[in-house]
Amino acid sequence: MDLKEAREQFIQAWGAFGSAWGINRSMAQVHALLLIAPEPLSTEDVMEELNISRGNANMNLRALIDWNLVQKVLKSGERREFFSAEKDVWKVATSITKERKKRELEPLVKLLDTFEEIPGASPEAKAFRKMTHDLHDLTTRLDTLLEKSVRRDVQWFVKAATTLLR
Amino acid sequence: MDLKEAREQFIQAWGAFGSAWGINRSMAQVHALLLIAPEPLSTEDVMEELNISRGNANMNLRALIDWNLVQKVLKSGERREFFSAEKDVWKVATSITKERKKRELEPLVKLLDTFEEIPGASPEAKAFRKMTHDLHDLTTRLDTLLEKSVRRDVQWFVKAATTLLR
DNA sequence: ATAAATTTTCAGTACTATTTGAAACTTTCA
DNA sequence: TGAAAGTTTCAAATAGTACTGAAAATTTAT
Repeated sequence: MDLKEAREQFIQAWGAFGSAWGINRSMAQVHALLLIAPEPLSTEDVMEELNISRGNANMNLRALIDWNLVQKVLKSGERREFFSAEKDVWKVATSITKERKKRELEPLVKLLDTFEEIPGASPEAKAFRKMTHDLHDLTTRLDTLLEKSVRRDVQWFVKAATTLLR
Repeated sequence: MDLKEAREQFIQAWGAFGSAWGINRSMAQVHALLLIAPEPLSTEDVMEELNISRGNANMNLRALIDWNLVQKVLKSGERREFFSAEKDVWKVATSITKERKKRELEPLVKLLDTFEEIPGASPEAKAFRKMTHDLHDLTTRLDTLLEKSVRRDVQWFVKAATTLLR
């Protein structure tokens, strides 16, 4: 396999991986392209490499900046903006974890919390309270765990936990 | 908020949560319904409660069985099949982790592995090798971590890790 | 201030994923 | 064995999501 083909495959795979985890394919592909780019790329570069429209490129670059996965880079003498991805994979993991925790986990924990005092003595009510309570407990623990591992740095955490489980 | 409303909200929320993480909405909703059901439900029950077609109900019940999240239950004197969800949330977490690891993480690790020996001395080749290598390392560690925590039981793991990070 | 370069927005279009519903198939029982 | 009850399949329809492209807005340079 040559470099060109490998790059292509990587971009496709990262896109598929992203979309299996609820991240839109183009956003993941733009991210992949920037991850393996030795130098910052312009919007035009992204459009050409991925064959996507200006609107799409722009939207996804902004989204990646929102997620703290990509930064704008100014080149002196250039008017255009260039974009560069964070290359430290542990920082990448931290950013993604942080964002998804905030977007999806926290709202769920909050909702489950409101279910704690649903009244009723029927089997339905009992089963509902038990399940939502247990899920609240699980998601809260997970939330705490992620919060701590994000703070302490994922790299250290994964190493420590892997050791713990040896 | 009364029970009926709360149940409805929970089913919707679990559906939304699932689809944000790449699990189809109906599958997650069927799962939610079974999670809070005090007794096993028939396909008809699921169809009525969620207002979905027979085909859809059948397909998603089978998918949930595939994921080890739901089991068929036979009721004596009944010809129909009934379905019951695993109620232990830690086992639920374990099943989901296992399945997603197998479906998405393992193939990615495998692909990244094939990139290890891409040739070339250009900045592009160097950047590509560096990034795919680092990702291979990260995903392998994650894979190992999940494998171990699945084996050892997620509950114990989360408690231990949370303590470790106190 | 003007105009060129660049970025952003968004209505319409294209694409993908999900769902339906009816036919085919299977199982059970009289 | 026949037929009723129940389950599964899958082509077509629908719904949901993402993308395009051109216009509007913004920025920069003279």
